Amino acid sequence: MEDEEAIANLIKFNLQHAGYSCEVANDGNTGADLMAENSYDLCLFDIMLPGINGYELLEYAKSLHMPVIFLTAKGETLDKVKGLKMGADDYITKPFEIIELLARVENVLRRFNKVEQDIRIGDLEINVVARTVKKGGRDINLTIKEFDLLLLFMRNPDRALYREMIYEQVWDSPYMGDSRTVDLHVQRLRRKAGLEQQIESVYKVGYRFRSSAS
Amino acid sequence: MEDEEAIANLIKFNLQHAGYSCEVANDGNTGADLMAENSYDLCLFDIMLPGINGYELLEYAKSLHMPVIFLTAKGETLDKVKGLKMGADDYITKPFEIIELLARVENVLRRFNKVEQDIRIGDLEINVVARTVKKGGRDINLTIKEFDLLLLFMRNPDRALYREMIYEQVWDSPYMGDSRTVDLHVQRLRRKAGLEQQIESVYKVGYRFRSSAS
DNA sequence: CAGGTTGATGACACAACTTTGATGCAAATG
DNA sequence: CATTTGCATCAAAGTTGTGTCATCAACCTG
Repeated sequence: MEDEEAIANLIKFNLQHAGYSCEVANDGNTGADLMAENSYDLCLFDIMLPGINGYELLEYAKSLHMPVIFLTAKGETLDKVKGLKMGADDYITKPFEIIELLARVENVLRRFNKVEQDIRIGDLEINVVARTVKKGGRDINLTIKEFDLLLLFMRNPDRALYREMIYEQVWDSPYMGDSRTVDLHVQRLRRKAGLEQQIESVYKVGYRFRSSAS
Repeated sequence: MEDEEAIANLIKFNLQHAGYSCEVANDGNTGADLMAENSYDLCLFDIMLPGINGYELLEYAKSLHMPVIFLTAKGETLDKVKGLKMGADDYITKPFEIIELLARVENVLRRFNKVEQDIRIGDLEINVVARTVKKGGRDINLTIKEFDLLLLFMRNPDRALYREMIYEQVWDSPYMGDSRTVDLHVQRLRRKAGLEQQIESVYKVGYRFRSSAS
């Protein structure tokens, strides 16, 4: 949640590329609504915000037990002190480098045990930061799309995932009706990773990743 | 050790997040006690201090061979001169930016050889202070950029590093879309250091340094 | 309930496109 | 002046989505 929309989108872009999923609110009220409806692993606030101000949001987030990083303009020492006193878990001074943002995000997530470096399901292991996949110890080389797709499946095992949802998550753009794209990639993923059994198709819905043999 | 408690905590917070461990004393006596009981890599003093004043603390710290950075209000030139004459290793003028503080802390620590010196991964060894690289005992001569790049890789083994991030970190300026610069340097590094296997390219993402053979 | 109909998914080849590797060269650096 | 650095260019390799046809699942109908 950011006053400058462009910066917010830049942040979103980078967080997504680092493997996080992420939503943006452009004012405090929307932000509060999102927090009420979702359970986030981490919130990023700009202190200077239209509508509800950053401090109030911070308090709200803390009441929901969500870790918070806030953004502050250069030099505003008082803001930093106030924010930290109110329970923020870190802050970032604008302008910042992407790498710093990612490092701090990761740091806070680690402190709160919300890091998923690896996910393992059966003999399948996916490493989010290294972007590697192993099956039974053997490396499997996936393309970006295949990797993102597998990550989505492994984060949502034993759930029927709608094509629409898959497309929007992996391609990060709205699903335009018919397209064989998702199917094709599922197919390639199945073959490359030997998941013909584990990734089941759900007729007229999409696909389901089974965590154990059926 | 700081007169303003809030600022002291801010400093503590930032030092801890930069990976240092750190304790705060809110007056000179407590400070002296802490020094007597512990062996610190570095002390930060405010010159204006309740109880024992900053100069006395400085003298004490020097007698214990601890490096010292002191904090001084803006414009107090005499303080600075006096502090430096008494053996302080650096000073910072309030108000200051955290990043400046961190830079100076790191600088002083480096001068006193209290920073990470080597990183070894497999038969590859990089010495941060000497800026030398050895592979299997043999010296390898790298240019500045190549060295910084390798350092980045060795500090982040088994991680997919995005081009953007690499560029920002090594060139210390924002990444402007397409540019083959990173690729070119990776290429040269691979060749010079024989890292064709260890530095993998991650298509559409960047590069990954593997700590062990796959 | 058999058999046909319809729409959805699997398989695969292909072509457009993007990304990376390699190399020579010119500009910057010191 | 020697070295380092980055750009331009081309070649090579990897990727992605479309199109086509085969196959399959559900549903309808008699």
